Amino acid sequence: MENNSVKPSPRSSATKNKPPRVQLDRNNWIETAIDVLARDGVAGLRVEVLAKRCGVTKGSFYWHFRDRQDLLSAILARWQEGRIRDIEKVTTVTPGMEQERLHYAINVYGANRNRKGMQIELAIRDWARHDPLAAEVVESVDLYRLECTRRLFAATGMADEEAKSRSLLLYACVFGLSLMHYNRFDANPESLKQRIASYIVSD
Amino acid sequence: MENNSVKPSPRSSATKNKPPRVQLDRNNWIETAIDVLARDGVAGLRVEVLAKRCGVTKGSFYWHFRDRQDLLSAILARWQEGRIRDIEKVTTVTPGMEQERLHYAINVYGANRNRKGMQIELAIRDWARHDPLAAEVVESVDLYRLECTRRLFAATGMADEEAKSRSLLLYACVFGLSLMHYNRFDANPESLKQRIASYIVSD
DNA sequence: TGTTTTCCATACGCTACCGTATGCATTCCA
DNA sequence: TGGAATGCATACGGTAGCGTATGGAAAACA
Repeated sequence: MENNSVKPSPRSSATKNKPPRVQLDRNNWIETAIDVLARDGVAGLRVEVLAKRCGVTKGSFYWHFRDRQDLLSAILARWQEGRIRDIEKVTTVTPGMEQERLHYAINVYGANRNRKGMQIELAIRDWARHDPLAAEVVESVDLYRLECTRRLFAATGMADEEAKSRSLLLYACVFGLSLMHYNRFDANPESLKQRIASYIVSD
Repeated sequence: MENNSVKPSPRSSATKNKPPRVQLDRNNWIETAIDVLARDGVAGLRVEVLAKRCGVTKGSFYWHFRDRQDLLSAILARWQEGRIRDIEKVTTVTPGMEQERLHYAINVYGANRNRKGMQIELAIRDWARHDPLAAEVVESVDLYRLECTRRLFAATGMADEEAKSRSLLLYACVFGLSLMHYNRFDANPESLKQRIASYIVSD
């Protein structure tokens, strides 16, 4: 648009005397890509769109990645690691505090401050409906999470089958709620969510 | 490709002596489009792809529809009507059978024979994450469904707040389960689902 | 039977992408 | 300090998709 052909300074960085020379690496690309994924889904993850958002051209992209699929695979791998580290942290608990921990886990997913995380989650799950690799990653994350919360339920003295079904109920409900538009169903949606959490944890 | 310029017979229809002359109308287009939507999501809903699947060219499409958005709006309208008629049928019940009806509703969504319906549901919900019109339709369907099952819960003698929260729990869980990949979590996933249904209906 | 309407094919211009090739500037390093 | 490696820009060919324009065949109608 307003490109004077004198080529003044690439990736104009507000401040003037600092020649930015930011030098993107794979990490920067992946993080920006996950941002775009959260907002526009995997269909919106276009190489040239991403490049513009990074302030460079796709020449840079193809330096760091073999092709678009290379980026997509990297995104999945990073998400998988992150979710597994996260669920381990959330479900690690001192004995006796299992129910509180379960409530905490439920609230974390539903919290507004975690909105972006849920957007990523939904985008990847939709992605998994068409892509075998994404499906595989989602399945492994699901199994890991289900097992972690199953242990929490079991630690509260629940029979194994009940612990399993409640663990599944927990995640189904958390993801399902984030798919629905129920703000006008009740004057106080938060109170509904708290009730639901109680049904799930069974207290 | 193998198009002899003699223009032998449009929309070759296996049988020879029947000049097909099928004459597509808006309805045919919409139904085919919903098929594609279920399989490939709204991103896969391309005019020329659809035309090929209908055995015509896009010249026909732009006869029946103003543009692509015209088709998309028609799909949403049809889905909305269908879901509202459906939920009314499912939740109409003779007094005293409310719990059975709730179990039936849960099982209908999870049933394998309804797989396509759930694929459409998920595709439209993902669509709604980026499109205001789709979001509006999903919200109205959600509110209608939530109210219908709320009435069922209330008819079993439940307090109003509990009926509301269980109604929300029901749908969240149904949609959430269809998002997850838990077949390898337990040797008998069906049994898990039945347990979960019991938690929801509270019997 | 001639005319109008309906429904579709074909051809076109345009944009958004992907991936490659190549060149240029900066940085690293001997 | 000069040459190699790094990181990116630019230009190019190719595909897919949208929407338009136009023509033509079949059907409906008069």
